[in-house]
Amino acid sequence: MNARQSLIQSAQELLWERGYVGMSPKAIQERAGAGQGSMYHHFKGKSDLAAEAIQQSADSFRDGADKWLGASGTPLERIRGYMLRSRQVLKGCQIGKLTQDPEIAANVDLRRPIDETFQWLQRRLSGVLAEGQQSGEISKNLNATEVAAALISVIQGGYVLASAAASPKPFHRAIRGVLSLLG
Amino acid sequence: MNARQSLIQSAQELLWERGYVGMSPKAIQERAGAGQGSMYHHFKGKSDLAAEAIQQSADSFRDGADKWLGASGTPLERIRGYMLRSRQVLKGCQIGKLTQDPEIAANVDLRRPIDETFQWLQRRLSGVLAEGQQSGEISKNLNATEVAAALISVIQGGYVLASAAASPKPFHRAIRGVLSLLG
DNA sequence: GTCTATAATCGGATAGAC
DNA sequence: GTCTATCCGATTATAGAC
Repeated sequence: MNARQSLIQSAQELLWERGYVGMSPKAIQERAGAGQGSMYHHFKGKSDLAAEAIQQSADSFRDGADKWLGASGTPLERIRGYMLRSRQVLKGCQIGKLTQDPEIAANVDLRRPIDETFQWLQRRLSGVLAEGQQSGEISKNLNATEVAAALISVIQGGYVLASAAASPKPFHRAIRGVLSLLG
Repeated sequence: MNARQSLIQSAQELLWERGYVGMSPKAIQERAGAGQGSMYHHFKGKSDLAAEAIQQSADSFRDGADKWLGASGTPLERIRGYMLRSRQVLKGCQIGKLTQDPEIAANVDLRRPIDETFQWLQRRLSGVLAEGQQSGEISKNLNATEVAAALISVIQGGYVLASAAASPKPFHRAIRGVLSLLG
């Protein structure tokens, strides 16, 4: 891997582990095995590198979700598959976690890829839910967009409960809870 | 207010705004109008002060929730009241947000008050749900503990979606979604 | 209890040599 | 493209005077 991509990958890992505020250029360089000169040659600075790292993380997040939501099976089966897929629960969401960082929330270049990813996921889930409403698997009384937002929120909030407890159990409990509501 | 409590309050605000990693002793002192000598007289250091601040925030979080869940009305009305109560959506959860900070997750003294608060809330919500199951307002096929975890997660995850969008709308959409599922 | 002085380390970069 | 040198402010304290 070249130095540029190695720096991006190190930044992705550190953003996930420490957030933007908690990630120093020095730590990125050490993890990537690159010097300061290299980093400041390839990127304007910390926020420029972070923007690229976040974009790549968002892209792979989307690919991962689409694999489950576009799988074979009935709409409800695909939703359940996505909700129940294995995750690194105690690490939190590589994308969602970043929204709670004050400097990411305040910088539109850092926030936009995250916003677009969640908008995409809401539309994608909402489409699958609507399919299920057509086929009669899911109640037509529900608003698909609202239920999609709730499903995404359960995952994101499940990470919060799991981190608080230092255990993945509350995460899985919450997923089971919302799936039982969905029927 | 005395210097000690003023320092605690400033730490509470900064933890909410910037997280533990992003909060410097200097910023706490400036906001509290106190000097370094004062802060290090009253507290052993940053983490000692943060532990006290988090404990007080957790206590008031619990009081706030209990007011809604212990209000008058049927169980389902009280759940809806709690879920729909007004919140500072774009600031995020004063308690839940902290779990995503790496140094809080890694320090049991900082994490414990948060864990205990969410455990309490889950039990409290679960109790109200069980009441509703007794009275026939809520389906007896549901597991009250799992549904309680899902409800809390929707709130916590709603904050994430709202921060990503820089808008409270996805938060309210998710709450409406899960309430429609609950019936 | 609070103040000021001091200090070692880190943070986030810039400059110029190679 | 990468390296080393340099910079200045911030971080997280400690020491001792008042």
